[in-house]
Formats: sequence, C-alpha cells, structure tokens
Amino acid sequence: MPELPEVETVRKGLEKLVLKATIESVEVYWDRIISGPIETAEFKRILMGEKIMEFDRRGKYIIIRFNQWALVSHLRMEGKYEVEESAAPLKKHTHVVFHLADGRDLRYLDVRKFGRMTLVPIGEEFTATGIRLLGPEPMVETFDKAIFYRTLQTKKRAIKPLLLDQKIVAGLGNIYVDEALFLAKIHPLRTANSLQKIEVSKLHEAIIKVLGDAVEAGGTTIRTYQNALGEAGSFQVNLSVYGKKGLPCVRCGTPIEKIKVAQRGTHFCPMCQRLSVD
DNA sequence: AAACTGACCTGTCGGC
DNA sequence: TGCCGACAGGTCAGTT
Repeated sequence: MPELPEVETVRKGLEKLVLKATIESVEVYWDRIISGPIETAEFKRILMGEKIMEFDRRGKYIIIRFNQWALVSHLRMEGKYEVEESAAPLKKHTHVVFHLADGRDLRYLDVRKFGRMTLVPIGEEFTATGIRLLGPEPMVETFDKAIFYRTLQTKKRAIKPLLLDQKIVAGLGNIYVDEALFLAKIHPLRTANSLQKIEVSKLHEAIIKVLGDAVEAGGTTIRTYQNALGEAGSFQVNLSVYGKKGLPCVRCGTPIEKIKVAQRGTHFCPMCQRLSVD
C-alpha cells in the first residue's frame, strides 16, 4: 500500500490511537517479519512492558520509539496496522500482535509478508537499519535542488527507476513517480543526464508538491481495504496518470499510455511527456 | 561503481 | 468453469 504519504497517514493514525500505550506481550506468527540481529524470542522479551513514547517517520519507514528501544517498521507492498479489542478474532494474514495493557491489540497484517520490523537500541535507528541509506526527505527545507541536479547529471539510467531509488530522494514509489513526472512533463524513459536544468527544477518542485499534496489528503487508496490505519480515507488525492490507462489526459485529452519501465507499470501522457523533440 | 535480474509472498484478474 | 500467466503501492542480494 504505501509510499511516503500513506506511511505518514499510518503514523498519524497510530499516534492518535496508541501513543503512550504499554505493551504487555507480543505474538509473532511469521518469523521473517522480524529482521535484524535481534531475533523473535528476544524481540518478544524486550518489548514486554515497554511504553510507546513516540511515532516518527523517515522516508517510508515508521519508527516506534520506546524508552530504550526503537522499532523500525517498513510496510513494503501491503503491510498494515490495525487496532482491535484483544477479544476480536484474528484476521487472515495477521503476523504480529502487540497485546496492550488496556485490553486492545496493535496488530500487523501483511498479505504478501514482504514487510519487516527491526528492533534496535534507541539512537541506532538511523544507522542500524536501511534508513541510513536514504536520501533527503522530499521537503523544501531538506531536498536541495542543486545537489539533485548534480546527482542526475552523473546518472545514465532512465529517470523513472532513478526516482524509485530511495538514495536519491526518500519516499517516492510507483504511483507518485508517475504523477511527479507527469506534472513536470518529463517522459519516464528520459535518461537522467539528458535533463536540462529547467526540467530538473520543475521535477524537483513536482516531487515536493505531489508528495506534499498527498500527505495533506491522507494518501491514496488504490485497492480498498477496510479498517486499516491510515485509510480513514474520506479524502483522497486526485491522481492524474496512475491507473488512468486509456483515459483522456487532464491537460490535453490525449489517452494516457501504460508501458513497462524497469519491470514496473508506468503511466504517462504521450503528448505532454515527449521522449524527444520532433 | 552502476545497473540489471531474480527472490521474497499471496491474491486477483483477464484471456482462452 | 478451470487453468495459467501477468500483475500488484517495495526492497535486497547477487551478478555482470
């Protein structure tokens, strides 16, 4: 489900529902969800009695801080959290259950089992996990346009797979890359080093706008799940190209095309986003 | 070093 | 109806 805006929405939801809650015990039903040097038995033992002090986020990672420990959680494709009464029956695909002292559970569900959570001593959450490899957060204050331009100049790859690389800028995924490239009028197959300064500038602004607007709207839901945190979903972002194959471009009316780029479904307007000037 | 390729998983959808 | 391949919002290890 999640790119940065969806993860941020989940973070807010968790904060609202279970901040300051105390974990009484933990059940793990699929071992590989728990990753890193601390394995499952130790994971369960450590978290017993811990109080949730803070929900943070970096890129697509959620960071749950306790007093001495931090739990770094990545939802990958379909991970989600739910809060339920402990008595409620477990749904299919429930892999980790945190029993809270107040009679509720915080539950982690993940159909494809791609998600991971890693427990680290507090202070090591930015260094002992994949977070250490992340590029800047996509905000005006943190995402430097000149550095972005210089980085792109050194890369020969197509721009789309490059933007999916979290080392360049953190938080974009398949939906918002397509949306940002559309907004900046750049074809997904353009090589990074072929982009003019003005184009990189537009792309930089588009990335910040697309993700910022989506955070404000509470994320996007493509497939519909019910009950999951972060999918309160009264408002949704308006997507321009993602999932719009064959529909008229909102700018020029030309049918949106879908191609495959770096193994990923890729949507664009063939009129607004030209590969070459002809 | 940069850049592809499969692997990790389960469910759904479209075509024959 | 049933089967079978393609596809799904993401990384990561292994290879050229």
